[in-house]
Amino acid sequence: MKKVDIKEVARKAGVSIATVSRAFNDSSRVKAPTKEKIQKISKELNYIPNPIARSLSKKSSETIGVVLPDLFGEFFMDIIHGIDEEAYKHNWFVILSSSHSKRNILETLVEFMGSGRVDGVILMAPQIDERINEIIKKSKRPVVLINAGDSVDINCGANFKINNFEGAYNITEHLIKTHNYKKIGFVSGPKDNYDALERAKGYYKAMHKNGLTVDESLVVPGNFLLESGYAGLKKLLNNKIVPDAVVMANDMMAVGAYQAAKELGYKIPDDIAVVGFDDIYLSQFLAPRLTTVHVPIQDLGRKAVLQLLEITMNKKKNHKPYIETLPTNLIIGGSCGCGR
Amino acid sequence: MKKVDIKEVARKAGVSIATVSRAFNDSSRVKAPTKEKIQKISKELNYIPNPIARSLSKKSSETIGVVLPDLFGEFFMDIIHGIDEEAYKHNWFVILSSSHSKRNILETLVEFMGSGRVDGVILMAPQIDERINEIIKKSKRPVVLINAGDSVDINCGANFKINNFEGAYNITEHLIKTHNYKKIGFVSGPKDNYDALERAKGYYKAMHKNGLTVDESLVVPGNFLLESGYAGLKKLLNNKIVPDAVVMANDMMAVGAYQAAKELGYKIPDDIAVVGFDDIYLSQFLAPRLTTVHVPIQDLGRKAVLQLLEITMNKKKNHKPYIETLPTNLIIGGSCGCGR
DNA sequence: CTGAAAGCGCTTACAG
DNA sequence: CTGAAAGCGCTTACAG
Repeated sequence: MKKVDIKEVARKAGVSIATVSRAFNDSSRVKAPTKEKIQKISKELNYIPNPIARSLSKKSSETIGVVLPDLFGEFFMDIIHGIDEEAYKHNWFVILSSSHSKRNILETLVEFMGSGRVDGVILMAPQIDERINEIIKKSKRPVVLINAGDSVDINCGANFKINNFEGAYNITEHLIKTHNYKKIGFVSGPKDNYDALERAKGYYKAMHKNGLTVDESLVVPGNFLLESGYAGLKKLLNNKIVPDAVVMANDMMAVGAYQAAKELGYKIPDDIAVVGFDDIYLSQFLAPRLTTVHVPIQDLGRKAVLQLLEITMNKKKNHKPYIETLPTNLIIGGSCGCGR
Repeated sequence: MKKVDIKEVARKAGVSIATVSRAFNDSSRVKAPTKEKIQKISKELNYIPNPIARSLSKKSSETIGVVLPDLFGEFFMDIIHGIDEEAYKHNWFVILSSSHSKRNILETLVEFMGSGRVDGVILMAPQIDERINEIIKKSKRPVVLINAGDSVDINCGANFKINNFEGAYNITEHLIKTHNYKKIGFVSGPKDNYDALERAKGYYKAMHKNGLTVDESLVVPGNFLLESGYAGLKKLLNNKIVPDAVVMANDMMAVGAYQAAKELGYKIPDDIAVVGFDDIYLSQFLAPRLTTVHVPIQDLGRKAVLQLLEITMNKKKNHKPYIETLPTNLIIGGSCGCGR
């Protein structure tokens, strides 16, 4: 397959390369018959403008860089899915990069930002630190954040979050108001994780608003992994004050809690109610089905792309970052005691 | 942040841009002190060579295009994970593209192949058709296939598969030899899916090798989705010959089978044994734990990258495609009757 | 509506 | 070991 470039097409069509280029870009300024001839010949020759050359020339690549903290689990799959779908719809490309360490995120960001390789990046960083913030600030390319803390709002193009607070508040209140539990435990997420902190706040707030005091022995640390949920529930069940219900800061830990309950011979929800957060795929297959909080993850990805494209198109600089917090909704299963 | 290019660095370092370029590439030919000076200045100026310009010039982008049939489920997550990890290790980028239709795969392939955007692509296409084959044949860029049928071996750079046949054979034989089941049903995958067909073959072969005839009413069609496993098992349980064990062509369908069994009041494995294929994350949480076939999906992604890089480096053309079939291994749970 | 030419930011023979 | 210059394949003022 001989390489075919714009010159070749121009020659065969008897026009200049400028005209060929225009036929492919700002079509309005090329006479219809000329354009048709160029299109016909391009098809025959199987010509596609070289996107690299075009990028170099236009200084834009129609490519989004996506930087994720990790690449595993359905949470990230859903984000990627949403991003890919929306990007494809608009004919943009997606360059992916995960990271297994902070350093890596930084490197990737620098590489992305400094080059013409991407026109903007979507960054998901539940624990953003100052160095990342610096890079975002210096960058000429827009950055759209997903699930980042408040500290970075100033520098980014947009920040999409999930209303973790509201979700945790609602599910806790459900346990209180609908089921009349009083001793409600909480297994938290990582201390430095923004989502986790918001969820904890929601739990506390719901307790206080409803006149319940939180005995600190009922709050145990977790890290979003299954094992810590397992350990967390065991600890609570051996506590001097044994809770009648437990809010797990995410579903994976709830899965661990199910295992712990089973091992210790506690029935869910009769002996102990358990609820989670995230509505992962697995949660519907637990017996009883887990009561949890659904988060619109794919939407997060889709919205991030749309916002990024808009910023890129408008090229307004220094506009205020757009901030949107997506609502969650309660998924009622049997693990809270409903349908008993 | 003022843009800093190679000229700027060259000027500040008092050398030509050629020397700066060399300092960043084939270092051996630049005198050590010169190189150090250039590195120091680059650091100060925050200079990173523009990868787009470099790509255009070198006609290679150090980027892999990944084309997947879909973007959801842990299967794809694992593939992506493996690819990303290996690519990152070698400082390559990954451009992602899924597709929701055949046309889309074709378009993406054409776009990828024709441009300088990627140096090669990893294509996962369980049902490759002739048009895709044509594109691969014409392409100058290497293509590494994952889980594709045999028909395409000739044109690609490499083809990595999972030994679906062996996996299905082994798990079926396990049911026969260890548990002495005689009436073993099978719920198949999509008719046009290469993996699915191989799994069916493995099932049949194991039956025949062990002197069991397959009553065709014991083989029902499925499509790899949960619902078809649900319907499939129901059908089998209402069959005139009711099986004592069933091989589901994948785990998702096995999950559906669990639901059907529960609904009809059949206990697994006492009333009916059920086994799956894939070893999805969920399978370990089923009660009893699903007996299934583990497939090394991340490895598939990793190996595909390594092979692609090697082909790209060596640039040998017309070498025979490299074909590797990765082994599977049996995961024993309680659903086959083990540990009863 | 169209063309000649400069330019995007690099790499790499070629010459020294 | 280093530089001047051509070239990668496009886009886009500028001029007509």
